[in-house]
Amino acid sequence: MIPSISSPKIAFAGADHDHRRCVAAALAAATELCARRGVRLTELRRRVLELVWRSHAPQGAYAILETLRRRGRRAAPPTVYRALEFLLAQGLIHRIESASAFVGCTTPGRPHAGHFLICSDCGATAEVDDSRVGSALRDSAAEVGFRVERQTIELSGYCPDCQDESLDGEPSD
Amino acid sequence: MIPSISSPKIAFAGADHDHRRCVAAALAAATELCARRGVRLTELRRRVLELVWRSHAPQGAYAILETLRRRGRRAAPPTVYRALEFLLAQGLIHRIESASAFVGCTTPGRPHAGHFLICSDCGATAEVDDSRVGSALRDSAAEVGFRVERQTIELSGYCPDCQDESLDGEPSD
DNA sequence: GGCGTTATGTTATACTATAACAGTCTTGAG
DNA sequence: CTCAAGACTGTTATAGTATAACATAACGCC
Repeated sequence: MIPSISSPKIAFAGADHDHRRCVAAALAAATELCARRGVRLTELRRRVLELVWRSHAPQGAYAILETLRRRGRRAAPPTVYRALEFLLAQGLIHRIESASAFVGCTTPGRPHAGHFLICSDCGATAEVDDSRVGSALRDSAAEVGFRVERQTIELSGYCPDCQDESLDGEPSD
Repeated sequence: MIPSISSPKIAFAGADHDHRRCVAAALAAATELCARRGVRLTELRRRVLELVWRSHAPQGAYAILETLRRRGRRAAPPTVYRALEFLLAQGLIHRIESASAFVGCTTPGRPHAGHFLICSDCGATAEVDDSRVGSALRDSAAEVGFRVERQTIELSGYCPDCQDESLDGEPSD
């Protein structure tokens, strides 16, 4: 059961992908989901979601705030945090604890408890939902009588792209 | 393979345990470890470690600072953060990302990549090192070509003690 | 004892997040 | 249509977490 190097499951978006598609898909999914749930994806919330999706690297609340302002929107920290709170509640984004930042959810709609692979170099973050991890954790917790409510699983390291680059990466000084 | 309820592995300290023993053991282990490594467990660092171990619930940096000051030590935030940084580097404590707080390491000395069970009620935190979890994560990451450097795994929920109490816990309003 | 290194003190400030209250917009009942 | 209730956003202030930068003190080696 050695994972073959030639079977790269979808996870990291790759340096070349058309990111506008990611954003468009995320916004479409969010629109549809909010309509179905009868909650309001307001202009502000939509713009914040769009800014979270600006890249696959987690975005800080104040970076989002900064951009909103530059684009002419009156905004203060609560403006952003409230929108983020809504998006979190709807499962449209996730908070990356180890970075105090937020990243778009790649599979909104269905309940999931996945984990994150975060590249220390380029910041790209992949959301993975591997049942083995979940069940290993559940078993482990059950054995000591712990009832799990919420999980935070964040692995830092290097994505495929940045492992390649690290060959000629840091020049020795 | 259903884990029996009657086989509680050591994990949570239990409401009744003699906590002074925990602290004494942790300080002794730290002293020994630092001596072996030729690094200095100074008075300040020792006191900060002791305060992290004040309870099995993660302690915030500013709570530690507060206590240091009340006990007559001149201290400012960097005082505490530098000590914490040292203790982290030596593997004597861990940072709980989801709480922005620090907890003593129960098995310092050997390299380990465990995970944490954190009670949302009493705050008690157990450090667990389950090879199934580690290997599940490693496999999962390897399949997408990700090289893991550091892992943050924090499960929030209810410890055995607080599950019992929750029967008469929150009164319905 | 002098000297380089490591540790701590001190001041200021950056970054992250929320409380509290005011004003505005939306929506549905009548 | 109008108005009232609730939802959303604006605004100000402040709490909580963390680090930069520089000064001073302690340690350990020669």
